[in-house]
Amino acid sequence: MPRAGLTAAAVTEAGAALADEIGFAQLNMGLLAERLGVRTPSLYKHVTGQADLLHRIAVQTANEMADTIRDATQGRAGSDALAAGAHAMRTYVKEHPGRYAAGNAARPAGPDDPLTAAAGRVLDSWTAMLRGYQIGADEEIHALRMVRSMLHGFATLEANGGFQMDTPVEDSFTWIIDFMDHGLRSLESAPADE
Amino acid sequence: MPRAGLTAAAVTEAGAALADEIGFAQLNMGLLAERLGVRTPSLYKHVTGQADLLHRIAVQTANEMADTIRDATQGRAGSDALAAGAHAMRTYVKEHPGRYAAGNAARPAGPDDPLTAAAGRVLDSWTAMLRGYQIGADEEIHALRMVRSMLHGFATLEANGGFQMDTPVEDSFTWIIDFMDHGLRSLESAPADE
DNA sequence: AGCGTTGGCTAATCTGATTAGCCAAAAGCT
DNA sequence: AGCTTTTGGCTAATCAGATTAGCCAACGCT
Repeated sequence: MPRAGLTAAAVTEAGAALADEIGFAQLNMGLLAERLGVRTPSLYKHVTGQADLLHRIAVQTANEMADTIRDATQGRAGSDALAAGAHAMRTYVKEHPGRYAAGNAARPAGPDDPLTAAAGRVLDSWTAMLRGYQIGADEEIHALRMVRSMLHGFATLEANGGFQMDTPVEDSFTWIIDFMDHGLRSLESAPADE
Repeated sequence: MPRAGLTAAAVTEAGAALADEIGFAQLNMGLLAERLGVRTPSLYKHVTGQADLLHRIAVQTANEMADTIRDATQGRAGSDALAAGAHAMRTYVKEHPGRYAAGNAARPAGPDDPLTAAAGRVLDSWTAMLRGYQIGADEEIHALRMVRSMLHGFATLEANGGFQMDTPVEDSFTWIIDFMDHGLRSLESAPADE
């Protein structure tokens, strides 16, 4: 009988896809093995265990997210770039809730951890986007953290069913992007002090 | 030998405290039982299982959070109330990371679920805070979702070690509160359209 | 003191992750 | 093609943690 021909990357991608379908919390080695047409212990030839699997999914997710944001903001600046990047991120999370959750559960182990690099790429994407607003160097990091907090918070609340009122979530998201845009633009024209 | 005298509430509180100490992910029935000086199966006389335990922790957490925010904003309005509420929430999460994580993992089961009521109380606290800004009725829900997204996002990113740069997280938080305040106040004076 | 209820205990069961050890398929060599 | 080494899949165990079954003393009440 021929082998299944798995690789760490294939197991990771299948795990991410399965998490998106059934939810991060429901993901387990047995279901993943079944999905890959293989017995559970075989997975251990490619990933060292569940923790490793989640870590790999997290790395892949961070890289996909970074690419998504970069591509969306490519060729745009200021308000346009913010809106495009924000929508791209939200769409990504809505389409890949399982891997996004896995990504949030993982924590980089150190400077050499590929997850550190991948997370850095996401940061770079947002940093590049913010460059379109002329923000003082001392405030740039705050603005970056603000944007990350807002979008991460919105995405997780939405993914967890945190928005119950019947006002369309879509409308709130657009409103929020506008809110951030106005605030960021006012930073350009009127620096806090100088 | 006398009984331990546990109750569902005592088990819940101990579980929340333990989660805060060792981390939500490390919480398990065995450790909790040990902490309570009881054998694992005894816990099942008070909670139906781990899911029930987490759910109860989530309810307690939401209620504590609602109280914390309400108390902090009591007697304040506008910028003051926002700053006080935001800081109170951040402090609460920093002091109770485990139960906050448990709270985020739980999902209300329905309209009668006490978690629904508790979550509603948190919403009410923020809604009351926002009343200090004269925001148009049609925008109030967006502003509420914005504030929730921002604070939830910031708190979870901080709790997960998401802010690496050496700029003090504290400074960014204050900056972000200011950012929200300016934006919210500009809504009062200049409604989007009318 | 007597009686029903309750909360804790031990022993057993179950599920899911992980490890041990075997063996054939794949890959490389001559 | 035949020989050898490496590798990836499998079955059978092992382990950890959650949960259930069933027993019995402690508690609250009369």
